[in-house]
Amino acid sequence: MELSPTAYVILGMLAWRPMSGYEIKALVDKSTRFFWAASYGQIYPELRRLAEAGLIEGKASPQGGRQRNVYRLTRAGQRELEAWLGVDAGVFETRDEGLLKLFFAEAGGTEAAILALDSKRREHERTVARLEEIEATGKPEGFALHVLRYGIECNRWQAQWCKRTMRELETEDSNLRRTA
Amino acid sequence: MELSPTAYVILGMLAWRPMSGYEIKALVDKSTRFFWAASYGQIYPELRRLAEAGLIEGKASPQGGRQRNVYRLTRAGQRELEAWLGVDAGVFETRDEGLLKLFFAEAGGTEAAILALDSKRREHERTVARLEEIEATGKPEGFALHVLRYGIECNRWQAQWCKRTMRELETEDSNLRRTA
DNA sequence: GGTTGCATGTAAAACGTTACATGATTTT
DNA sequence: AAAATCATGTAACGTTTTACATGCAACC
Repeated sequence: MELSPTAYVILGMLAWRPMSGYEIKALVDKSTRFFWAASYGQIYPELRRLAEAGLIEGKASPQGGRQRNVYRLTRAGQRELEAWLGVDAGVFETRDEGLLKLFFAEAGGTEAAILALDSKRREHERTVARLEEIEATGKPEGFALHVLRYGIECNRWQAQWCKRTMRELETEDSNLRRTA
Repeated sequence: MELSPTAYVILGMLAWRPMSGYEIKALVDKSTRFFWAASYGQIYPELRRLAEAGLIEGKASPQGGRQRNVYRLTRAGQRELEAWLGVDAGVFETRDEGLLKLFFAEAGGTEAAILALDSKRREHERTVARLEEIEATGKPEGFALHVLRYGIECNRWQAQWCKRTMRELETEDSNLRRTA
């Protein structure tokens, strides 16, 4: 049947408690988004596929006149999730345009490199701030909390690296100017 | 005209020196691949588009009877690259299935979490080894070397985090067992 | 009465990977 | 003679984003 990691995001969240697609999306945006994003355009069709495969079950649960489908994990879905946990992860990918700019910064001189580093630093600091806000307001627990702290620490590390490397480049650059 | 970051990978490499699509792909695999991957299926069509847009120029340069098209950056391409360096980066994304498994590890208990952490740790250690090999054999320099070192240090940090967190979980777990 | 939030969904486009097809040259 | 490397390209497939369309409910 071969499910995508995005499918396991859904199975994993439904293992916590039954939820609607809308709730799943909201939760994703407050949690997995930083290492596995998902849009409505993925979530709703995937819910349908998973239901067809018998891994989840949907039930219409309107709130007043407002449409609502709540899904829950079936036993087969629970087994599928556990099996996935037992095998090594496949995907690990990064797309970092800031690093790309630094990599090619020769074409714009040291100023371009410093610009790229400063922009990347600010990006990571913004992420740290957002994750800290989630930690403070969302009160996550268990392994999810460990993952959240990873996000905070890793982004902090990256921001620090940018600062450190910026200082290095500035020193190198002023040394060059002095000796030139 | 709105180019994708992948297009700038090509422009950036051609700013170093003229190259064929094949060479670009080989270089990508030894450098940007760790923060911006690109396949032949992207590179060859993109070369054609960039040439049509006048940002690069291709010239047939067969080696014996072996077909070969070498591209070089035009002045317009150089300007385009410099303009891109001047604005803040857009894309920063991570897809980390290992973190996803840790995040949902409740469904498999502490063993599942430790499995995920150990697998992720090994993945980062393999990456460090590959990057160190590139550093030793490829002799990169300038900003590219800074980026390579970033890759090494960041993956090392991530491997360390996995180790540390594994230890934490093991201690917590044995404490629970002891007091239970 | 307007904005925000809850709620579901699709269609088109963009992006990216994989597998395939082809063929020359160089190395073992 | 086989295997690896150089070299170009496409087609099919899968993934992901974006924009759009719709409508109820709650709050201000």
